[in-house]
Amino acid sequence: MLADLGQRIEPLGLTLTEMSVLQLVAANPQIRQSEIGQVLAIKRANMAPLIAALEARGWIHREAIDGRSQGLRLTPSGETLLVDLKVCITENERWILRDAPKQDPSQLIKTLKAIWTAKA
Amino acid sequence: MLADLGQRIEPLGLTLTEMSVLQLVAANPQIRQSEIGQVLAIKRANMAPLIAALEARGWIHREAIDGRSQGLRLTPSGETLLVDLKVCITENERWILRDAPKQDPSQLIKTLKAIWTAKA
DNA sequence: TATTGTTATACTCTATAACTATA
DNA sequence: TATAGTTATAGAGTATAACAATA
Repeated sequence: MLADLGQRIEPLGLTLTEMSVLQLVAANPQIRQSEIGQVLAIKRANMAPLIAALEARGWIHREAIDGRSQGLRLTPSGETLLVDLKVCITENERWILRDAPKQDPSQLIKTLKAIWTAKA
Repeated sequence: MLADLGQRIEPLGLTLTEMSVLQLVAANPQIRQSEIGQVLAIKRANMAPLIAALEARGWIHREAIDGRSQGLRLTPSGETLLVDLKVCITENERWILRDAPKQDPSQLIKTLKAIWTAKA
């Protein structure tokens, strides 16, 4: 499933990890790098170049929270990208469900979300 | 889900990739490295050290098919390992289903298998 | 000429440790 | 003293290319 999604977002110029970061920033404006790292299980040391790359491409920008923390937000360009991203995700879900037993196509997503929520 | 399974099989001394290879060898005695690589999307060049490591630990052995091909089989030690492996997999499935909606715990596995079969 | 397996090696991803600056 | 972020770097995992031996 993730391999398919990875291929779909490749033309947008980002990886699955970067996609997750952007979604997290979109859903949590002013989030800090360290918080993203905790949620996505990415080490602080690896967040630095990751965020720098997203900033260099103009998708996010930083605002100082205090002297040592910086809050992240999507730029307008980042918001636009997120729309395209959601199209890819929707197509990916359709592709997944295409071969699921007919009875209730959305049951799978509901079940997976329930499991994910319980574990996280 | 895979992260949990990875932790469960770690005490057995193998990785998820090695687990997949062993299962494939168990289900297809006399299989060739190149065939495993095709199924699991592992490059030939990376199969060499992978198989060598499994052989060094006494879990598989090679039999010449012809001058350039070698068929793989589990050793008795490998068969024993596979039993322990299946216990881990069963525990992993139980762990996954524990937080699935009650209605039909096995529906998820059936659905995922149907999807997997259709894609592969 | 195509295939099986191997080696060498580069690239990416992730992990650890040490550092600066700030709370 | 603890935390946010950075840098340097080592270790996996995975990629390409070139090779030998055989079909």
